[in-house]
Amino acid sequence: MLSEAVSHRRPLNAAKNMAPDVTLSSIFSDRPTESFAAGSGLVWEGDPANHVFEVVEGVLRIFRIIGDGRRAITGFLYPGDILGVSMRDRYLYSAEAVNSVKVRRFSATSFQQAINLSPELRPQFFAKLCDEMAGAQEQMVMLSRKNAEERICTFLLRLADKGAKDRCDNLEIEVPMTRLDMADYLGLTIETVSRTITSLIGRGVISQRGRHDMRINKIAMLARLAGDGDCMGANGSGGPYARQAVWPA
Amino acid sequence: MLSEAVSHRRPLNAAKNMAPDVTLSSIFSDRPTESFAAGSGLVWEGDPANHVFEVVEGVLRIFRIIGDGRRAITGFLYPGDILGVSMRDRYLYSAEAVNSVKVRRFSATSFQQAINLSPELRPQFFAKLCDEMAGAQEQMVMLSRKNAEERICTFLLRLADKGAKDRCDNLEIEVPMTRLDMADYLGLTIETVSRTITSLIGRGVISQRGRHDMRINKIAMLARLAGDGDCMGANGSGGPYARQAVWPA
DNA sequence: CGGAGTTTTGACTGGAATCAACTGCGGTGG
DNA sequence: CCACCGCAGTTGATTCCAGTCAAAACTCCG
Repeated sequence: MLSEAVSHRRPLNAAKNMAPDVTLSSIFSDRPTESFAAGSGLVWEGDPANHVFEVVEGVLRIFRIIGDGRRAITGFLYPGDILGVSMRDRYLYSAEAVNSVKVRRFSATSFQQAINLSPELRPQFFAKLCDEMAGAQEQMVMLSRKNAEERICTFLLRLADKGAKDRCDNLEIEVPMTRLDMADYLGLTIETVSRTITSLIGRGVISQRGRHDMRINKIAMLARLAGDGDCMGANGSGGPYARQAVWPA
Repeated sequence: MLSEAVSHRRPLNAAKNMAPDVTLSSIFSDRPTESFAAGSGLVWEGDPANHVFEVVEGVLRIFRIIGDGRRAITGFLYPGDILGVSMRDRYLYSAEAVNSVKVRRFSATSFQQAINLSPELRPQFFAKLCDEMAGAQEQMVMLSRKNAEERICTFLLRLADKGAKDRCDNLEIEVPMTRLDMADYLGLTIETVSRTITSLIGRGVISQRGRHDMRINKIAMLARLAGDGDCMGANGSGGPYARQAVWPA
């Protein structure tokens, strides 16, 4: 934990409030881009973590496979994201291209040195780690406490947010991944994903143009169905989890 | 991602292979310990992240509450663990004492500076972050793809591992948390937790001395029931997730 | 002893998984 | 061009695991 704590909003040694000239992704900028076809793998769980990748274009899926072949997708990486952070000497997970992907590759040791030597890069790196951690938390909450419809709605909302950064309207969303990817990410089966989406369409919450192009018609309804109701903070009324004293006994 | 990459097995500036004299927890060592009674809260989700805590004794639960009061415990912290890492300016989650807990408190900004100034501390800090990330991954896999029995067995195994560091035998395990804590951690209900444990006892896999003291009788069976079968790597036979080419197209 | 909280047990329900067709689409090649 | 195939997705019927509701048993303390 702690990440922003180790500064992030403002580089430590650059008090001037201008964008830092050295950014995390800038250290990849002179590297050639490599292309991966949809479905091809970049790294495998357990392999020595020799490289770090910056996603330039396309989407990656990050996953682990357990015992009898069950797959759990723990996240997707979009342009600007970095693959290989939060690794020890071996990759914690496998990564495959969801669609056609372009990446820039960097040696893990060089990356490590660059980070370690630059007081400008370090906070950005910490911030990345903490974002990743926050995302993992979010995912855990979803997987342990949300039903199928809430999961799908949460997922669609996240995609919309993601898309909002690129385009201006966030109501037309592109869904590059297959139903199987969605299912393995949300802890459901393809059938349940399909049924739930059909149901949302039936109620007019969303509509589909192509397989991978959706439109959100009722964003407020979608947010309500996502289930992270904002009863936060209040917590005054009884319930099983009423707040208790905050300070030492 | 990346963490060990930023070194961890060997401090950067201490080539001699002796234990580093400055450890992450040593920076807490001159701080007074504070006690929290079972059930009391240390930090709350959304509050400004002003402090970092080192757990000295006892167990903390880390959790978030969504919408209609559902609680998801995202982890437990044991002695030696640090609360408040991976935070940005606000806490991502709440923390409460499971049992009687002693902690040492440190200001987040001082902690941040200590980390940032010390090339010895930094790698340890990264390692912590990465361990946390690895744990989160593990948890996501469990929550999305394991059934009730597999979850309980996985949990008991983790407790056994944890205990093995303290005592010599890891078969007598202490379970400080309540069934409700376990349920909220594993994404189940207390009834299912109770039933599953009863079933394991019935089959002689484990036995119970007190409510919070268990004994593992058949550790191999428990590991098998936990479900992370080690079919890893192989992945040669068809299946929906056969490996594909690893190198660029 | 009593009462509140925790855990266990039982009966029943329900939501998602499973099993199984079927549709729709894009490519391929005769 | 169209028949054919393969794959992704949809839809339906049924099953089953875990959730829900309810009550009893056990524990811990005052």
